[in-house]
Amino acid sequence: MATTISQTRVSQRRQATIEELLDHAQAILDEEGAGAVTVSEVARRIGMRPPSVYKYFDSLHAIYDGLFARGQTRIVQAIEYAVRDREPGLASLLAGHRAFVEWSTRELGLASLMFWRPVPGFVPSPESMAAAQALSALGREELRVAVERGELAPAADSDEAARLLTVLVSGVFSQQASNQPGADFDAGLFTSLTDEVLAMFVRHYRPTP
Amino acid sequence: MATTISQTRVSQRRQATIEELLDHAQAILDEEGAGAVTVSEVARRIGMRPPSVYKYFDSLHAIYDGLFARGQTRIVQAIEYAVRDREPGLASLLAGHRAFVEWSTRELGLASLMFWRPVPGFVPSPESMAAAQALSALGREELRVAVERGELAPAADSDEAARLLTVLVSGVFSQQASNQPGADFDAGLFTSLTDEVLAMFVRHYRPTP
DNA sequence: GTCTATATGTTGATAGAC
DNA sequence: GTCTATCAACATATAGAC
Repeated sequence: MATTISQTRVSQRRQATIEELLDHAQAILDEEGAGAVTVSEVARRIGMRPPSVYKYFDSLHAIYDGLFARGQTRIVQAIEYAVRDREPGLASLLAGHRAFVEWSTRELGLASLMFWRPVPGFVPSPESMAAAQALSALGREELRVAVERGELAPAADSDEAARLLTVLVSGVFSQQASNQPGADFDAGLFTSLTDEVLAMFVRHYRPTP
Repeated sequence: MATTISQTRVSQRRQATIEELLDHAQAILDEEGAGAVTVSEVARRIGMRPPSVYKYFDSLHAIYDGLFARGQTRIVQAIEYAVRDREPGLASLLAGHRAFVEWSTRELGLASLMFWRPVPGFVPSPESMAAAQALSALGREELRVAVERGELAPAADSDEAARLLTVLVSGVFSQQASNQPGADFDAGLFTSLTDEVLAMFVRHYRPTP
């Protein structure tokens, strides 16, 4: 029994170290881009020797995967928070996608790792991808509800419409990130188009009265 | 005089070698991503020793810049070709932006270098960026003409509308490139939305009769 | 212009002492 | 879990012979 408690403590400590390593990896990602994240640099920042890092991550790719998973978790949280007291359907759909752009603008490093492919050869693990799919399923479900409630035309209850929405929000993110990376959501030349872009989508799928 | 002719021949040969080196660099970019382009690998492929490459490019960054400039030149050519026998205004605007997506989908390597920022520390030179600005000026001008011809509402003659268009096409490109990189334009889950997205834009700026 | 040779630095990853 | 030591590989870049 004492062993179990002790193991729990150890594993909590271990998890905390993992998160701290990811904090440093994310800082590098933000400051110098994905290509600058290396085992050595992460070790340097946390004050370990490189071999020690391998006790926590099997490889450099595992660190990327940890960052990818962290991004997925966080953006889902951001969206859930934004949607928390909205009606299901169109209101949630718009609030959620707006939150998507807001979060991505704030977390440029993680977002670029998730929505671009800046690291040659890095493919997220199936576990990390599962969260990504859950996210898109969420948007898909809100489309269904919005149509059910008569807020959007029937054609909006489709995978195509869902893809169209991701095109819009990732387009805003991409242009903002590559042309004016410093700006925040309200001041950004492209992020400030978010509501207009979403309005375009709504008009495109306006229900016939 | 003989000297001048000889120098011209030499400089032509030199330019040909530069293009050949860029061909190999682009092949690496396409096959393994931007991070895999190195002076050594380019040298290996063309059959030179690495130091010889420095006679043609001052640094690795200069090779990236050459690729960036090549991409700008080629996409402008692709767009001009697509627009060659269209009426100025809306028809050209749509054909041009469609060509933008088609070219980017075909040239994933160059496009990702131009529209994402995959190389830490690499910033295109002012000369290379000039071509990029010329490209956006071209789209801006077509918007002006389209409004002049009454094909779009006056609000479309604005920098905001121009940015909105870039958001749309770069969104299509980004989603296609990161989620289904192999597919070609017609089969792509996202590129096949190009016309629909452009139709959304036209509807958004439909002139009042 | 191309080469050999070299300086100098980096990386990812492993073996094994403590 | 952390370290030292080390590997093998690779990189950018320069000096100088031919």
